[in-house]
Amino acid sequence: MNTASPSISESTAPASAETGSGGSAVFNSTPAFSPLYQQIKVLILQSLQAGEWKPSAAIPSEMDLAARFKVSQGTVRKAIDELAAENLLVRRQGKGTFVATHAEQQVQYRFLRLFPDSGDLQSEGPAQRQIIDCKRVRAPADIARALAIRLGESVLQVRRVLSFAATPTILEDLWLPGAPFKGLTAERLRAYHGPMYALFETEFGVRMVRAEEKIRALLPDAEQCALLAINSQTPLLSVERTAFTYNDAPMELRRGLYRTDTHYYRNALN
Amino acid sequence: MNTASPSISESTAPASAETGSGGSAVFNSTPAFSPLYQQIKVLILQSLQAGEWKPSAAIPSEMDLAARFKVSQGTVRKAIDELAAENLLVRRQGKGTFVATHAEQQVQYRFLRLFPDSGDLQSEGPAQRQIIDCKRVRAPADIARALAIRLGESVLQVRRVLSFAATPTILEDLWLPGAPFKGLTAERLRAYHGPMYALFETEFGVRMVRAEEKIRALLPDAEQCALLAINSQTPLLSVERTAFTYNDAPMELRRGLYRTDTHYYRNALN
DNA sequence: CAGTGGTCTAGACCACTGG
DNA sequence: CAGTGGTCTAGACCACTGC
Repeated sequence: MNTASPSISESTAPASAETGSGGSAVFNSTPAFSPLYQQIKVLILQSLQAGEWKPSAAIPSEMDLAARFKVSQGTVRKAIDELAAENLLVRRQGKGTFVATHAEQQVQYRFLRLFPDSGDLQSEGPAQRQIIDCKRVRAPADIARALAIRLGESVLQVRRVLSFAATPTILEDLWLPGAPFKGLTAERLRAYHGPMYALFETEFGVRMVRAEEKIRALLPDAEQCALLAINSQTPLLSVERTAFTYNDAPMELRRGLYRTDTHYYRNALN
Repeated sequence: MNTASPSISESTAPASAETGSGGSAVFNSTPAFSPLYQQIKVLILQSLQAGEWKPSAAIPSEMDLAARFKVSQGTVRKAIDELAAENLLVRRQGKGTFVATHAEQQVQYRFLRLFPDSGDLQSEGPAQRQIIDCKRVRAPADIARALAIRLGESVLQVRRVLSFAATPTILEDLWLPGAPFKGLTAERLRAYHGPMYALFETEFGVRMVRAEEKIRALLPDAEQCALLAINSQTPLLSVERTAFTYNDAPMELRRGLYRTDTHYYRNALN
């Protein structure tokens, strides 16, 4: 089952490893050349996606993977390097390479860019979470588009408030596709202690890999004022986040309102 | 002038290249181990900082650098890889490796994260720039701290408005340390066509390498309303940026106010 | 001490660019 | 065609972790 295509398949040698070095037969001609390590990267990605290695577990050693894919250690190394750079894997010298996870992370919220003005991250302690609501609804047009599902399909809608130092600071509405998150309830959200994305991993097997945010300034309406205990003249940061799993599949739309009189949104430009 | 220190110095061999591979004598014991490629990286960084290679110019080939530093091509390769990942260098296969620059860049403004709601980047055309003011002042406390200079030192203060599709959208105040930017005037700013950071490179030899932004929402005061032609009930994004040259030296503080009714601030989380 | 990731080398060959 | 970056290999050794 080995075609003339440039792709390699697991437990299939690159057809030639003859005399010395550089003899890999994987090279293909002009159109759509893809280096070996990229193909390895895809294979590892598929194993991750298929759940062959669970979050926080170790993947096989570089030597093992090299043997499995019939390539040199350096080649799998380069593949792993890129996956580590994308925060899908975590390397730990002397121990192994591990599947990244939103739990057991140094920073509690990997995607949250809001920091207290008093640079002291820990002084205000962990966020207090309050689930306001969690219900099933039919996806309106904008939600359906963002989640790449059909209009009217069932989605979960969650509303919650995050407080820092007993001050309501973030009001979030978030939408999740119904199918992958079947069984998610307000009770389970309240019962879980830790980042919501960690719950998604352990309970629903959905790993959020990257996200995009669109940020605006706006004035809150009456309901938002009440939930955040502010007046209508307090401008807020509107943060619309789309979070993606593997394969750039959108799995969450989140609309957050952030108070920025005691906190600020931090961004690094490179 | 070669000490027992682990650092290598230009045109000084690593003391041993004896029999085969791995014989580099650069390895040092327990405290503060620094791999060879990191040391090479620092050397290249110093050459960049010293202006040995100008922005947009090619640096020596990997083979040349390997010979110069007396290491293998793979080692300088890894050093260059990291510098390219940090956007200090740009690799172009078949041509060479070039010093990154803010001019001649695909996106006009590398650090500007504001995009039109109608995803069409080019439909609104290039920004119209209007220099409102450019004057020397004595640094107040907050500016001095941000620029790591002494209180009361001379700084340049610039105010400008950026308009998209004839709509004033961004009001910016920016502060630059007086010494490196001696001779910068409103006239020179108006005369230059292209990103301001490109002018800084060509005219003052100051390359902005990275930046940090603190984002908040606020309501404009009367003066800001007038300059942006908005009313006082239009909430704005407040974007405070500190831009850094090499060595993490801060070289600019910029306070921007962005209209977000027709544009949004985009951020990617990884 | 064995096992893992991390560094370094030397050499071969491929893909791309420009004269 | 020569020169540049890009890929791949094989092998050696170093640094770190945990038993």
